[in-house]
Amino acid sequence: MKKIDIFKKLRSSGLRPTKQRVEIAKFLFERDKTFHFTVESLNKLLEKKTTFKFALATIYNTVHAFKNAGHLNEVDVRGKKTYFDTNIINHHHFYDNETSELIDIDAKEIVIQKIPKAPNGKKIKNVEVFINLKN
Amino acid sequence: MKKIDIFKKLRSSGLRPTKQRVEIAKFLFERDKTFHFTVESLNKLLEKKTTFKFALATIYNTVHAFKNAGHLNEVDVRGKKTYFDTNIINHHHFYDNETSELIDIDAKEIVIQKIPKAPNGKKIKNVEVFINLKN
DNA sequence: TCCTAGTTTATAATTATTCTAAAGTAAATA
DNA sequence: TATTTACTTTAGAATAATTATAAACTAGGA
Repeated sequence: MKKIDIFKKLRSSGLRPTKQRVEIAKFLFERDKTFHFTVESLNKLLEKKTTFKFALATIYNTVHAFKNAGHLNEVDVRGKKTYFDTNIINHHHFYDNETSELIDIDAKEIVIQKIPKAPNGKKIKNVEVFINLKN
Repeated sequence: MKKIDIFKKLRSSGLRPTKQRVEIAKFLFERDKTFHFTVESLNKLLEKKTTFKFALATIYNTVHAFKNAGHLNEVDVRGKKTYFDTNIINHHHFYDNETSELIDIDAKEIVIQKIPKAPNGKKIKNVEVFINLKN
């Protein structure tokens, strides 16, 4: 993804392409594989990667802005920290409890044959499968 | 579940049946349906239900002791608070984001036809399905 | 009954996250 | 281009959930 596309991506979501947002967006979206992170891990990686300095609050703000714009997914993981995923296409996860690591599973790798009806007055928004791993 | 069984349950898990543990165990396990809670909600319910006074730390300690003994399940839910479930049999959940409510789904209600292999050197511990609900 | 290891308790500490309000900046307007 | 304005960033304070601490308490064995 080129810089020009980053600008487009931000503008089309109503986000001003500030220096901080562009830097973070480049870091998150200019990659081939999907990327899983917490705000803390992203912060550390940004510190290493760029000379630019970001307030922690800015990283929170930016990540949430990207999430609200649909550029990031928040992932259900038990625990204190919130995980995000640059893969916004519907998919599932392995979760390795030993390393606290998430691994994407393509939606087509899991086929569910039978599923219950949503309770009264509710609809199914989405189905997430978590495969917990052990050694 | 009778009081005698509560004592047995605690003793057989190596937990001394203290007043606090017995009270909390009675509250959690003497029910027909499974029960979902957070430490905060449990604390509030105990305040109403019993005249007994519990330190918040005791509720944390006790819930974790019960979890470690296998009498409670911790449930993967996104968000700040940790959810627990008195249903320790393998099963799945509806999660209602509007009300932050969990609803059990019997394991047999969901049939998975195809599932990927665990990554290198890892094994599958368990599979959890989350059905997120909307109105 | 006495002793001891395990438990409870109040409080402090920690951790992740959100809030605040002042200073900075993108971009619309004149 | 200069000015204005609304949006952003920032450092630090505030909040919320949870865990740690260390002193007081208690169950159960000697």
